[in-house]
Amino acid sequence: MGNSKLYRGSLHTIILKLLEEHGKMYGYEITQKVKEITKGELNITEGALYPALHKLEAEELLDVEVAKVENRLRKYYKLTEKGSKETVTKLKELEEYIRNMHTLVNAKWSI
Amino acid sequence: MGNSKLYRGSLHTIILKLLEEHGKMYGYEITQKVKEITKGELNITEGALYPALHKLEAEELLDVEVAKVENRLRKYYKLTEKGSKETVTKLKELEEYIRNMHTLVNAKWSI
DNA sequence: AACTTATGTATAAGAAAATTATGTATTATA
DNA sequence: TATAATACATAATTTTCTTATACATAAGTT
Repeated sequence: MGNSKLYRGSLHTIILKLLEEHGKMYGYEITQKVKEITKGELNITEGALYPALHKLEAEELLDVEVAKVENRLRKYYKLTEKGSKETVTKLKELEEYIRNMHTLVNAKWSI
Repeated sequence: MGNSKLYRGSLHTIILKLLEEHGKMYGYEITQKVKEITKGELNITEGALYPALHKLEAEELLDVEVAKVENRLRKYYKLTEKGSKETVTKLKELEEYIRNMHTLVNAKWSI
């Protein structure tokens, strides 16, 4: 993934949240959206992304729908109902993580 | 490490920052301090902690000093000069990570 | 007296989640 | 016509954990 090791463990959260917000997306679109939002600071690699999407699908958190656009294959993913619930859980975990880290490092900054 | 997968990658940051703040600490003390600060939400396991301390020492970010207290062995760690600089870097990376994640998940909460 | 919990360090086996490298294929651009 | 961008995928390797095991002393409990 990105520059720092910190992103390890947060890819599933990122994918789920982006799908919650955008309804349905395909893999490549997700990488571009993340790059755009983070102004190039976070680049999701395919070697991380595709296995993650397949795993989320296997866990029935995502539904997939194959489409052919301009003679190219696209796999659109969207949240299942189970996936929507998991998104809420993952976001709470992220919030808890950030609060704890903020306390641990006794940070002066806020967001 | 902890409950959520998000803590992956942040152990070195935690150790360095705690040492910056407390001058010198030994391994067991670090685990207890983290447990205390996070109210039990994050428990650093020995299997993660000791290899991490050894690695930071090998990278010359930490100095070690062995002491015998009440007939028990303790290894006190403290930051080297290089370690102090790395702490600053790691904290900046953490801040960037948190800002990016906050934007990515379009969070309403703040810290 | 014997056992458990707490204190203190350490390593080995295994799992999870990434990076890096490679592969296939089409379309757009220099 | 070569390269970049689009779009998917997997294999080998590395990093970083968890879980299990190991040793040892001190304090508290039954």
